[in-house]
Amino acid sequence: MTKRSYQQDCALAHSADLIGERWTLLLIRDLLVSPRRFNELQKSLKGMGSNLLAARLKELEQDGVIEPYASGDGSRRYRLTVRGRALEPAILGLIRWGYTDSKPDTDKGHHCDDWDLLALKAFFQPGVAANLHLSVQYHGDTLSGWTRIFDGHMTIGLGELDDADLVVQGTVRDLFRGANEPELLLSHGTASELDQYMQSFAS
Amino acid sequence: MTKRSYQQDCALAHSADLIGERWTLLLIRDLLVSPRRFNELQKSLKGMGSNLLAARLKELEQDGVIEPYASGDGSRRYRLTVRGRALEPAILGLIRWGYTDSKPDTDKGHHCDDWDLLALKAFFQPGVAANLHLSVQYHGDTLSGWTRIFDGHMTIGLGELDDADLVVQGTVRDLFRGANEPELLLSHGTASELDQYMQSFAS
DNA sequence: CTGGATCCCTCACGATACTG
DNA sequence: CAGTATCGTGAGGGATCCAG
Repeated sequence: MTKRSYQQDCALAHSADLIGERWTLLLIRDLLVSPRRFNELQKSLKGMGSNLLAARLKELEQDGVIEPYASGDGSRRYRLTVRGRALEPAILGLIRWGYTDSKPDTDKGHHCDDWDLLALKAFFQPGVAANLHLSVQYHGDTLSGWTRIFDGHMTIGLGELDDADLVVQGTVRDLFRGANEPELLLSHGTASELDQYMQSFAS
Repeated sequence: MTKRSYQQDCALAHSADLIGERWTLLLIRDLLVSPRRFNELQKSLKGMGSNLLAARLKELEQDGVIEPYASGDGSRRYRLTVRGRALEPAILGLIRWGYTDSKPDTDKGHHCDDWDLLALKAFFQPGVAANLHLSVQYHGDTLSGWTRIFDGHMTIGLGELDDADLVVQGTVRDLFRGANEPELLLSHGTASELDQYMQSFAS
C-alpha cells in the first residue's frame, strides 16, 4: 500500500503530505523537546493506537524526518533528523497561534509539563534577551527540564543541568501562573536574574 | 455530533484541533491569497468531496477562522477573519519547510499559479527589501495576480493592479524558471527594477 | 518490560448524484 | 452557483497478542 497524497504541486501540500496526518505534528512536538522511546511517546499521545504510532514512526523515518538510534542504555529511541529539526520554526508559529485562545488550565485535557518548555521557546524574544546568558532548571513533581538562553538563542531539554543559574522548584506553568511572586519558587539564583528571565518572553 | 479533539492541554494540540484535519490547511492557503467562492475552492482542492468542503467551511466559521460574506456581485464568498489571517506566518513557515525538497515541476501534481504568489511571499526577505517600493503584475494564461513590496512588507493578490511598476507576461514560476533571462518576460518596467525585485527573495 | 504486530469495529473521508 | 444526500471504502481507535 502506498501513502495517500494531495497530489498538488505546492510546497504546503508537500509539507502536509509528510507531516499533515493525524497525530504526526504532536509526535514531532514531543521529539522537539527530547528524543523519546516508543513507550514515552505512547504515554504522551494518549488515544493513539500503538499500531498507528509504529506506522507514523516508520513513515517519518522513510521521509527523513526522524531516525531511530540506540541510546546509551541500549534502548531504542527516536530523534529528529536535521530536516526534522528544521520544522521547529513552523511548529513554534502554530504554538503561538494556538495559544492565543487555548487558555491553559481551562482545557482540562491531558497535559505533560515538558510541552510547556516548547511553548516557552515559542514566546521567547531574542531581541530582548540579546545579551542574556542564563540557564534555568525546573524541578517538577514527575519530571525535570531546563532552558538555556545564550547568544540570543534558547535551547531546551529534559533532565538535570549541572550549571544552572536559577533553580525553580516547580514547572514552567507553576512559575508563570504565580508571576506576581515568582521568587517563592526559586531555590537557587537571584530575583534580579529571574526578572530578566521572565522579561524575555512575549505577553 | 461533536468534533473530535486531541483533548490535550497544549497550544499545538489546540491548533491541530482547529486546523489540523485533512484539507483544512490547503483551504486556508487558498484564502490567504484571496477570498474565494465555494466553486473556486472546489476547483483548487481537487479530490475533496463537496460535502467535506461544506463541512470544513462551517467548522472554520464556527471557530472564527473564516467568515462568509456577500461580495460586490452578490455572490457568496469566504474570507479569513483577523484570527485566520494570523495563521499566515505559521503557514509560510510550513511552505519554506516543504519547499526544500518538493522540487517544483518534478511533482507533476495538480497546480494553480496563484499558489506561487504565496510561496514567493514565504521567501521574501524584508531585510533586503527594507527600502524597496515595487509593485509587480503577473499576467498568466488563465489568471492574473500581483505582488506589492512596501515598507518592508509584501502583500499579494489576484486581479489587476493599476499602478504596477513591472508587468510580467507570465506566471511567477515562468519568471523564476527563466531567471537567467527574466527580462524577456517584462512588458513594462526596467531591468534594474526587476533585478532588485528578484534579489529580495531567499535562495 | 519494551517495541511493536494483528485483528476488528467504527467513523471520517471520497465520489457521485441530486436539489434550491 | 452553492451546497445537501447517499453510500462504499479505508484510515483511525482500542484491545490483545507476540518477540527480544
